[in-house]
Amino acid sequence: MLNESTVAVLEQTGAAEPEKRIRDRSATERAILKAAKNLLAEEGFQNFGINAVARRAGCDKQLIYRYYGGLDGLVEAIGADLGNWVKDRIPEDTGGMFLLTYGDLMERLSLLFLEALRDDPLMRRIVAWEISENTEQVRRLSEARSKALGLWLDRMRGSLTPPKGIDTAAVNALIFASIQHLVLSAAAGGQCAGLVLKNGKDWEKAAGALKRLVRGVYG
Amino acid sequence: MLNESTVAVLEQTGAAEPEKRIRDRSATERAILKAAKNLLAEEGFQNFGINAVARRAGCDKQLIYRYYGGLDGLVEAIGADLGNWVKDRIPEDTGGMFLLTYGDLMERLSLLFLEALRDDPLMRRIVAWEISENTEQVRRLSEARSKALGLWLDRMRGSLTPPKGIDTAAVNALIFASIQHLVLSAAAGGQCAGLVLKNGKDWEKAAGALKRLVRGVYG
DNA sequence: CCGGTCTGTCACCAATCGGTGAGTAACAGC
DNA sequence: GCTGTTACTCACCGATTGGTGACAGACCGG
Repeated sequence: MLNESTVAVLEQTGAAEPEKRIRDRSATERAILKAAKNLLAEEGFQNFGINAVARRAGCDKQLIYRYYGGLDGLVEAIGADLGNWVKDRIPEDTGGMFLLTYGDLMERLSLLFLEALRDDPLMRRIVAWEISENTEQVRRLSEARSKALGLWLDRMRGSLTPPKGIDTAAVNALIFASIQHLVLSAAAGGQCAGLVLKNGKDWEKAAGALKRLVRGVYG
Repeated sequence: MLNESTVAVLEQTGAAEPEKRIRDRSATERAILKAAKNLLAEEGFQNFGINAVARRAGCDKQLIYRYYGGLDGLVEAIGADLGNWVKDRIPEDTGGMFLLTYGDLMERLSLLFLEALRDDPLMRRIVAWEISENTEQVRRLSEARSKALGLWLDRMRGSLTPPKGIDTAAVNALIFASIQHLVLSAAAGGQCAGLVLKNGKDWEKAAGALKRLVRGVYG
């Protein structure tokens, strides 16, 4: 599977004939998983298939069937990583701020989520996948993602009490929906509903509007 | 191309052998366009191809090349219809309400847009397509759609002046983004960010949250 | 050393894809 | 009636897809 050592050997000898690969199952498994994630992140779910993954991993597709039980298992393995997404991509601390009110919290979380999503092409593709297809594959991914997100939200909320008289579940769903669609739309076409989103200045305006929206409803 | 008259004939005679089709170019063109729209609405853009459209239209794919210049032209023809979407799917009147403030207006438009999108599977697929791919095809569709939406917004605004000190373009983009993502996510998996969206009651809660969001920022 | 298991490769399958060139049947004008 | 155009069908192309069975070589326990 063309792992680093093999490449090194090839470069040293300059040999064109197929040097034997290293027999290392776990390394191959990791290479396949990595290839799958990169492929999904870069090319999207349109051309995400057994052949494409095997090609990118530099190994035979048979190994994907053997080690992951096919594409479904591979997707599931990707989903398993998703549980750590929040921990990996979103800073834990509050940025030195004191979050006194629920509004403080939601403003902070919204902006964090916006940035994290903007910086993670794989997660963007997965979100786009979720709203485009409804297969078992995608449903599993979606479940893992929303579960992780929910846990994060709960954990960050801590002992802060949500405001009375507001359906925070519905409102928060709308807020996060707006962030996701904004980021996805921008990533796809550089704009969202006519609003250009390309350079940093554009995103500052969007972040400002997001703050206003959150503050408007949560004070 | 199995237009209505042919089907009628087949049903009358019960003949299985290929009764000759009626030679009617414009009817065939319409049948192809209709088939394409239905296919896209029902199956999504995943399996949207020349072969599938021709199969559904009941004619040879060659005709699609001849009459529309291929899939691109066909998609463009679909996009041409999009200009009339607002007019066809969204009621003109204000529902007997008096829209005195910008907040009144945006609340009304948001709810109208939410319902219209919820009722139109084709438009949902197109929106999902927009954020999943970035081909020339999709870009054209996207352009037509956002243009029509912008015109509608302008027209409905009338002489109402937007509030000072608020970046209405950015805020409205976020509001419409939230609506789109909510509806798409619900259509795909029956929920959005953990918020279940299946029966009418669920949607009433969502609409209430949307009102709150709009009123929060626009008063 | 021998036999079996593990890792990886290869060749092949039917099905489908987008695309094209040739052919056929119905019609219109003369 | 004959001719040319229009509407339409069919057969085929190469490429790619997901999927499988057979095989080769490295490794390990005996």
